[in-house]
Amino acid sequence: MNLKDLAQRLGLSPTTVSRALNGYPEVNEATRERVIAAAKEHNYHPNTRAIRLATGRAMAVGHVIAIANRHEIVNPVFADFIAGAGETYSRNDYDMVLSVVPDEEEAQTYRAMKVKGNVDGVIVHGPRENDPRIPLLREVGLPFVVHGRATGATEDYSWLDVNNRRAFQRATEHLLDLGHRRIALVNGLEFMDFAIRRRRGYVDALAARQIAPDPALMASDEMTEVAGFRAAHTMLDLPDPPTAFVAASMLSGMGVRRAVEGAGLKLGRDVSVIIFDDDLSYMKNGEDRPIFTAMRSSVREAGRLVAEMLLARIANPAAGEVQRLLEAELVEGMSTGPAPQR
Amino acid sequence: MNLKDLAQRLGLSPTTVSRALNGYPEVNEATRERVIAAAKEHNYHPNTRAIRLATGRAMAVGHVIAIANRHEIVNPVFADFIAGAGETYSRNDYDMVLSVVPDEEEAQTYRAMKVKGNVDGVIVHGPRENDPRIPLLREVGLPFVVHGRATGATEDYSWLDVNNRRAFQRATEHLLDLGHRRIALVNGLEFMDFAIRRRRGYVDALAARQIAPDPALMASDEMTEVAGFRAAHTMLDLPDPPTAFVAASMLSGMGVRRAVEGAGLKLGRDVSVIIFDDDLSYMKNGEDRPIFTAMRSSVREAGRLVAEMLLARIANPAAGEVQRLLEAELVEGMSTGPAPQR
DNA sequence: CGGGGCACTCAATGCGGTTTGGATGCTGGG
DNA sequence: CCCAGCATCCAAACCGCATTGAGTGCCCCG
Repeated sequence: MNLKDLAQRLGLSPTTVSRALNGYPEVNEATRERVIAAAKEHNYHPNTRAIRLATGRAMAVGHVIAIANRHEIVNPVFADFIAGAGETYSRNDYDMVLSVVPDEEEAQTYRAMKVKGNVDGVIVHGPRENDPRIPLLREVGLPFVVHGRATGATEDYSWLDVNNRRAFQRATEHLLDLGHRRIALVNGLEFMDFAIRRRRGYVDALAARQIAPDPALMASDEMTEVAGFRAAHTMLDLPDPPTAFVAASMLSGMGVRRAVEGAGLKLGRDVSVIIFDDDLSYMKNGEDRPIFTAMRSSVREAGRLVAEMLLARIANPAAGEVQRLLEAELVEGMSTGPAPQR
Repeated sequence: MNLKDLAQRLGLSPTTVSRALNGYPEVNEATRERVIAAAKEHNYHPNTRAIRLATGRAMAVGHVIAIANRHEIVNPVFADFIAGAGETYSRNDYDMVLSVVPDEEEAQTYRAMKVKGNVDGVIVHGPRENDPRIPLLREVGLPFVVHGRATGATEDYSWLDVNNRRAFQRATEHLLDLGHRRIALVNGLEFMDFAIRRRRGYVDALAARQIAPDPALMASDEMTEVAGFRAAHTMLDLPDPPTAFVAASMLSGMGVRRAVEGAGLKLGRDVSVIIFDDDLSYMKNGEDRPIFTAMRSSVREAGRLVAEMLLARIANPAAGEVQRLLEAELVEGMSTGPAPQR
């Protein structure tokens, strides 16, 4: 059952039927109702492929997941971010198309997307310092919104980010307020923009109390349980070990906890840990009483918002670029306490 | 740059250019090479929307992620599964379109996909007992492959699954061989098909050694850290606590570990734990020496294979349904040891 | 009563490819 | 020398919708 069939059955032209269904004003209300009723009766749905060709819009947005061969890792926050963005797309009748490509093919993928026209815009994930994707997408002419920011990018572009610097500054201050002085940072990989900002927040908070950052207390690695464990394990073996940790994620925090407990120490009493919590649905930080004290910000909510920003850009490309900064919230859990007396 | 432009520039008809690029035999090899060279030079990519309309194929497959409102959870294995499937799609020039919908709208979503024609087939995630999606998709006429199986489904359908029963049977046997007799099961939600099979494997292994399963040692909940902790914590408080656990996932295992260590016990000495490990890229079970002894099977590899099965079905719908059962591999880690002497 | 203007409808064209059904030229065998 | 047959190539139709530009009939006003 296509438009032509339906029009024939109604004794109308395809034009009129199309306009009736799409809410154009130049069609008699009585006719419109008759058309709508017939469409429902015959279960008519316009063919998506035809609409897309005729209108020149893809009604889809792309998410490119670049996989590096060396440390082949799928970001764990990805699933929740996608879920959030997907809600927005569903509400707006957009499709989400996911491309998984080796990272050396990423640029080529964006170019192909533009030329093939299978998406109207893209979301940029995990920006790095001076991220080349931003000038590339501008050049290619594909609307985009960045989840995060890219330090060093000179041009104006749309992004949504969590205030990572502030979050880590507050986390560190919180530990300082509890009397801790040897505070370690278990950071993510520091070519990622968010990790750079987090370190800055941590260093700034220490500096404000006249504490020089100790390189031995600053680790940077994948945000996995194993990496968290390794970093904390090494640091706890130092002659002057830390009494507190700021960890980049739930998983890192779990690794730190394993190292702490493995050393015969008790979390929240001997050693304090505060994490950044993306509030992942499958990795909830406890229920009523959080396991970890944390700086929390829902990545799923971020997904929803970023998608909305992109759809707005696609609908009205002439509008200016938009930026949005979210603040993480401090939640007190069972993993922090006053610094132990020497 | 479209087909017509390119043809004009080459002094050929669009027909010939199209055929040259699509490998049809009725075009001179010299001409074909000339066309291909020109296409590359002008960065010509056929417009996806036009191809889709003309061929009637979507060149895309759908993954529907149903979100239940009560326990609103995005499956953590999802990201890796998608990454695997995405590799297959990229290689075959297919798009992956992801729909995130509230679970009560799932049926409607499949119907809409068929009518709108934006996908050629779908992957079914997380099948349950007597899963209604299987008859639905058959009725709707959308090609599909199930990741997992649905106990109770009578019709013939294509699936790929891990031998969950066997994996849990072997895990339990391994613990029995180590001398354990009080063995607990920390299972996933038992309306999920895989969880049903896992329990069966566990019970079977016990039965083979004349051990009656103790309901107090069988928990069933979300596969999160918190749920794993709660279950293990309760069980370790029993008058006759378990000396070993079989846990459904890496996260569950971490929760169990926290409970074990919280009770002042040592993993691998006082209490043994063996997990099912999906080999997630962001949750590696250690490196050289695994943290947990585990039954391992890569969900990413499963994604690759399931996607291949679906593309094969789409290419040749007349071929019969295909089933494939993968075996999990036992890897010895640091979390198991001989049962402690009473 | 005539005509301007409004409300409504339609035929035709375009989107950018694929595919059908020839047309053309060339070759080789009878 | 003629023609069947093959190798190449092309014009035109088609996929299913949106949209442009043109009617058509009717009402209302002068």
